Amino acid sequence: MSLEITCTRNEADKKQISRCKETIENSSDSFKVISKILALAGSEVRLKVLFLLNIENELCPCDIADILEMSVPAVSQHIRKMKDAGIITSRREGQTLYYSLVKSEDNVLNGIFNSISTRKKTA
Amino acid sequence: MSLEITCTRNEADKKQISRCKETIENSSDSFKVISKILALAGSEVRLKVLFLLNIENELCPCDIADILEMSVPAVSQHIRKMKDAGIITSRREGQTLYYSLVKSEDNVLNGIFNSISTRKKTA
DNA sequence: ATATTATTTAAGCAAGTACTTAAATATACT
DNA sequence: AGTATATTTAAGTACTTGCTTAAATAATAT
Repeated sequence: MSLEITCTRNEADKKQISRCKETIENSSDSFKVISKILALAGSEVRLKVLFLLNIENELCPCDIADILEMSVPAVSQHIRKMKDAGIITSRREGQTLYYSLVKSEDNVLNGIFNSISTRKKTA
Repeated sequence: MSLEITCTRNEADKKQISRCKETIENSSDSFKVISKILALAGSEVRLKVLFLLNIENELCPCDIADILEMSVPAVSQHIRKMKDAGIITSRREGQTLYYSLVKSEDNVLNGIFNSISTRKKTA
């Protein structure tokens, strides 16, 4: 892959391109962090889990498995990804692990939950 | 996979589970639509493209390739996915195709763009 | 100790993703 | 028509994902 300028049309605005490169560079960390969260929320199963945790406050894997009608290991593996990414946490009570959302200021997820609820009304 | 109740602990709240099932069922379409958009935005490359289109209004594939320092076919294939999903459109001007965001009321993406910009300031 | 329940972990596999390179379209220029 | 540029499409391939089933932990109950 060559890293040269591929576009040779005269309208190509060199200034625009370097301005854009800089913009991207400046928020480089945000793109990494946020695309990671979005990739997690971009699975229908995980989006439902996150949405449910937001409403119900906390849920255990086997409740989630019942609600979403899927196997417990499948749920557990989705949960692990979200826990590894730091967007959910757990609390143990006996044999049961209760998972809940990690609240954060910079919360992309809240906007998403909102879109889901809002869409329902207008549909 | 059995679709029975997997959780047998007495604390399991059957009402909570059926309430949750209903909630999910009611927004079933939203989960499909929104998880699709999030999956698209959940790629670092595509998130950058969307963010740039939001700022610059429109860009052509070869400008994007220059900005993100990647090959034109790679960019084109990302663009196709987003176009197929209906979140971006194109306008032709001679040999050049200009892509731009499809503006929508129920815009999940705006919240995301906001998070990216906001994070930068606090970082 | 042994058995039961809740959960995680691991191995295996089918399907999906994201590049690469090469070839196909489409428009413009001469 | 013939060449150059912008873009897409297609084929190939390495990597990732999301399930399944079976086995491993962990806590509780007998």
